[in-house]
Amino acid sequence: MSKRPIPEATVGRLPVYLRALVEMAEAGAATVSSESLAGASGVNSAKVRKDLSHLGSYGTRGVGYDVAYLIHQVRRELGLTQHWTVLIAGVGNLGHALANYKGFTERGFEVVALVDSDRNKIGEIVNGLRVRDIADLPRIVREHDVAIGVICTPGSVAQEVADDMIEAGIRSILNFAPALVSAPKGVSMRKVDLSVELQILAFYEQRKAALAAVKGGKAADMARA
Amino acid sequence: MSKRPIPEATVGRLPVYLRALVEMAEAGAATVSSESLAGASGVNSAKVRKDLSHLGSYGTRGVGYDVAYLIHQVRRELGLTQHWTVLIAGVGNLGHALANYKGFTERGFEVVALVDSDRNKIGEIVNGLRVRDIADLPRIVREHDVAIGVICTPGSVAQEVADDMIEAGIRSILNFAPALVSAPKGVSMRKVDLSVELQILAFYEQRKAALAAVKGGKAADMARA
DNA sequence: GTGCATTTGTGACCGTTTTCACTAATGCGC
DNA sequence: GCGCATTAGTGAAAACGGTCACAAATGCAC
Repeated sequence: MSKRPIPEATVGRLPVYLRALVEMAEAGAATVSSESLAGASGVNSAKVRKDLSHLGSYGTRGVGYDVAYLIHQVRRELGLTQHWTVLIAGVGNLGHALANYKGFTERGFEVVALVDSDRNKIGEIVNGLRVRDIADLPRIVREHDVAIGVICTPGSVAQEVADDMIEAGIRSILNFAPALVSAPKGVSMRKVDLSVELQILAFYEQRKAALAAVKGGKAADMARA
Repeated sequence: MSKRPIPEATVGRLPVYLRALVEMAEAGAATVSSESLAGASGVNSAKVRKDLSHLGSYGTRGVGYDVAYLIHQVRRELGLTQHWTVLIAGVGNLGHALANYKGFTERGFEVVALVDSDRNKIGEIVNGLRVRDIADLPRIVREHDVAIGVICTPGSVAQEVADDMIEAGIRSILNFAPALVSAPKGVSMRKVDLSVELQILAFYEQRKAALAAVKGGKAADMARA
């Protein structure tokens, strides 16, 4: 399976389609057209069809897609038919929030361990898990067969923590720390920076103000996946 | 100012350059080459030069860019020379974390108000701010001249909250709720979905596993801004 | 002042992503 | 079975973004 490569842009949208599809299934819909799936996902229908065509020909012309079947195919493609174990490093405000985040569990991601380097936090119980010493990472990763590491530490130690994770065998890392983290080939790395998003909004907000000052109120807006 | 449009992709990288530049300035660097800024930002130097060229010709051939001056220009371009007021709707785990997040304040974003619809949360003090009733949004927005709204509610009420924000005059929204939120023209909307990132990681992790099973371990990795 | 090493700024090229427009299925009404 | 409305799938075109490679500018050594 997994013959031809699925475009990166498509991969980024599959989770969005999946959520829309699940909601539709819960609402009792049996089939869905590319048009209505597009509407529920905030994209246009041509994109939906192209994206889904990368998974195979799962639609029926004149009818649409079978919701349940498409959910299954998307989940299979994303690898969500298996259980994923997640470890969170850094139990500050954000780490706390993520440890308690219901959205992860709902989608098949189980937070199995929390680590920190702060003696005051080690031992604390968060969402039923005891915070452990980051020094025990190798053992913890082995114990729980951790697949994905999430970095919620301050930026200053993010690279160090990532190195420890990789050393311990983790091959996928999601970085929330505001710092550049590099990883060797074979390790997947993604970054989410909360303040970057605000700065981008500020840019467009400022531009709107500038345009409004010149013209009569030609507002420029933008949205993304 | 702001003549020709700056590409969206460039706007997304400016905050990254900015952070790297600020770190360099703190380390005492007076000038920086596109090569070293690229290294510190995780991109290649050609991209840095193209990106910066959109702001104007602020470099000196043979020398590089003046760090302090470039910081000023990037901040100006992003609109960070002004103070931005932020309101957070939904004081759950994530809302709590964001209200306490130092990274916002450091970059000129001040959280000036917290709102929720839950009677048990209204009145609670978070990071020195009293949580107020979301019904008072119009008054709160006027009082504090709120520029940016952040949605941290459950997905089910995200659209409703966004509508309230827009009604109250907010024109830039950052949505953390796992739901599609649509907004009229003139309102900027960005979305961050924590679980989407994990799902993307799962996809690549699964593909690595599939490839490793077939070949000898040709791992496919990926990274993004 | 000359020559050289450095580094920006940018035009040209290339790959990816999006959009368009059309064809080919399919189901339904009759 | 026929015709029609609907909708997936897809090649072609356009837009966008990234990379390359080089000319132009600069500072420095001497």
